[in-house]
Amino acid sequence: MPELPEVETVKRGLAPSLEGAVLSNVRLNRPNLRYPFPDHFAERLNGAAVVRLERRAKYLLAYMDTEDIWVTHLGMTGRFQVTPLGDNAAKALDGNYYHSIDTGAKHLHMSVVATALKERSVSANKGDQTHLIDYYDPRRFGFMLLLTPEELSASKWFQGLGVEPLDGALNADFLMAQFAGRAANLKTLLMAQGLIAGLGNIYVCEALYRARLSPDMAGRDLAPDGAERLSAAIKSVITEAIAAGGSSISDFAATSGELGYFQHRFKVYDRKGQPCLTQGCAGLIERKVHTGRSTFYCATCQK
DNA sequence: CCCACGACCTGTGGGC
DNA sequence: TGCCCACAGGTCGTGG
Repeated sequence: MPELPEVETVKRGLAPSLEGAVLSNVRLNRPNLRYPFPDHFAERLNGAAVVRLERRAKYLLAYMDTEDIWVTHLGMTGRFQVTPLGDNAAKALDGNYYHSIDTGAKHLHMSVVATALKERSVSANKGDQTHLIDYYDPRRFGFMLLLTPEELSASKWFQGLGVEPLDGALNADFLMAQFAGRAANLKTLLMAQGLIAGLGNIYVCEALYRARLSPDMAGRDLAPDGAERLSAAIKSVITEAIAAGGSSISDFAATSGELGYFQHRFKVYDRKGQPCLTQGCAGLIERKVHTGRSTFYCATCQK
């Protein structure tokens, strides 16, 4: 399940085939994911071109040359797969092309063909410029929306979003101000998308470990030096995870099918009972639950 | 406003 | 081998 680094990895994987491409052959294999697909979803995307792809928090945004922004949230298990169509490109541009490579795949819910604009003007038959983009999502916690910019900023999904972890607005002062007076623990506060947007269970655990802060500390008890370490830890863990192509646990994969490799650098996540990796620390990693989510931490070096 | 919890889904892995 | 339970990257809505 994708947190910010995985969504960023997906965005980068989709960009070469989607940006500057015209969409066609939108196919829905079921009426809904977490929510119903938007009204007239296929009609509104077919024939439209993707101007640019962006990521906000864990949302993927495709700005179309129409009024629409095609928004995707991957939920826990959403995954895009990009396949060059090669010799099938010509058929793909024919409205009758039954385009999914395996339409019977159990969790393949949506597909679309993307054809590079400049290529289309020269020859529509060049397969390396036409891609099939398939969306899989076993648990269907993901969803897709079509919104105008105004609708997007007013929507319940976007209007309350907090700062991006890598934005300059996230710093020690911000944390001190936002956590002041808060009785909730650091784990819960860092998970709240309305404060910092994009962190999830893995990277919150890893950031708290790097900052040597207990997940149980009340927000109001965070001291300035701790806030400094926490801000730096969030930025470093997210930056490194993006550079590593995200984390592949169970089923996350980039659009090419390649796995991220940040999971090999986890210091605490899913390491219950294993030795703390801090030099000279004899502690063992523990697991406990905060607000329904597993937290992994070292009680010896996280205070 | 703040917070905890259930719900939404399917798959997998561990224990017996 | 099979069964059952716990748990999995998220977040929305509800109720206290």
